[in-house]
Amino acid sequence: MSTRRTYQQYCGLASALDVVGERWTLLIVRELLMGPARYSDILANLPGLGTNLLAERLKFLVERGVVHQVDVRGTGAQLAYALTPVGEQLRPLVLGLARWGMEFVGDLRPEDTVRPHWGFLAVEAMLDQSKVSDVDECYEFRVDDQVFHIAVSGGRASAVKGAAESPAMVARTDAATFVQIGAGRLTPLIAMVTGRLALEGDMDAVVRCCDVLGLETGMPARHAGQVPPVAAV
Amino acid sequence: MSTRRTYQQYCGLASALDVVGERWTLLIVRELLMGPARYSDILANLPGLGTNLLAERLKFLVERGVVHQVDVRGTGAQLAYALTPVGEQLRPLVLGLARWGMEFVGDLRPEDTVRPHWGFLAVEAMLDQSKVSDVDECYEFRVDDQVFHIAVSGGRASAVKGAAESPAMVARTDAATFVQIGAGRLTPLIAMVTGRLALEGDMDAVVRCCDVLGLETGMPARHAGQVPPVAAV
DNA sequence: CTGCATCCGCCTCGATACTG
DNA sequence: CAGTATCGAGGCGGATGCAG
Repeated sequence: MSTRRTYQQYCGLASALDVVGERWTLLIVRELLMGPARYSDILANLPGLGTNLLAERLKFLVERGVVHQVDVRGTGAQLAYALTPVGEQLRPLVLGLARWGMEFVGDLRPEDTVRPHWGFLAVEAMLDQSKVSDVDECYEFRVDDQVFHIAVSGGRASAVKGAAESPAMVARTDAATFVQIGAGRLTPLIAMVTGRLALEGDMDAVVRCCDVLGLETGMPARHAGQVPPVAAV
Repeated sequence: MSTRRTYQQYCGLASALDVVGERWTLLIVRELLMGPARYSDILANLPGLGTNLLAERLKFLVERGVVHQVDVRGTGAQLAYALTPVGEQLRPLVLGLARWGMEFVGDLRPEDTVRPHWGFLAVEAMLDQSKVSDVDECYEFRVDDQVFHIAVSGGRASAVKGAAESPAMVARTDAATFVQIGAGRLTPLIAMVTGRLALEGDMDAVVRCCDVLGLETGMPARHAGQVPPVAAV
């Protein structure tokens, strides 16, 4: 008899936690926020998660209508899991939790897992629409093998996968450095000086990019101009 | 050796879940969102939570700076737990999760716990600032022994504890009915007809109240007028 | 009586092995 | 590749004890 453990409270929060409150569940949702993912992809990105647990969680989420199975290309083989519209509604909440948790990321320990594609969600979580500049432009990020960019257009900023067309700024770094900067444990300046971050493009664009991400540049930002290729990652 | 279980991921979401992702933790936070609470108060509102668990969770949250101890009146005795500013930042996330979870509240089962003060948070979660009317007024709610109101002023709606001064509408009901209405499992009209909800005040105010809460009235709402005291709870 | 700490049975979790 | 089966370890839930 498999009697699932619930809070048994007649309340929206308790009901929500009965669905996505168990261990690993929201991290599985995070993986699906980047688009459909295969069983083995999820497993590879979540070290420590047992295969039985993932199977059970996915089955449960499908049952509750948060996740559904899709076949990515053609018919038959190549199944993948994706968020339903209900699951997609978790996006602002997961991003908000991620932003809140930035406060608690500590020193990088050797046993910690880091994935470059998390940087995409980190950027999406950090975007502050109230600090968007009136300049329409793109800022491209190359975090290890992942490429994505911020597109500013008409006073709105959005995170987009893939390369930008003609980015006003390109940032190259590794996943660990990226998270450390996002958590405020490292300024872009220090990261550049220590060779972990390389910036190309207009200095003003860099400042505007940091601004929309709520980052301290770590530099006075008085002089405009071109950033010389000081550091290569 | 108590080696706390963590996700060991260098990521904001994983760090957040390492702090508030364990069982019961967010429900404890919910209790503190209503104001400082005593150890025994929390325990009484969370049936099934073991005493050791609550002590451990609180100690951990204090350690991480999410919760702190305060003495409510005078010095010495009568300690209570309250959210720190960091913990307070969880409010929109917890409310968002509560709103998301409304989708999943099912039929009320006899073993389910319901607390009238949860209604206050439910209202706060349901408020839709984009649907605030231009009429400055208050809507009072009496859910079992709990009294609170929505104050609309200058295009902003907020949930406030306590009675309103001269409410444009007063709703009396019990906690279970309140949650059922909030979850869309019951319309205010049906609740009234079955005697579980009593409304007093201007009919137009009732409609505006339902509107700002994103509720279907369940009535055509064409004729304005006074609601007769049809049902008493 | 409140605010915990200790103990114990059980269930979930995490790792490995195995199968279609 | 996508799971299922199994099993040891540990977190959880309930009862009880105890100090202020």
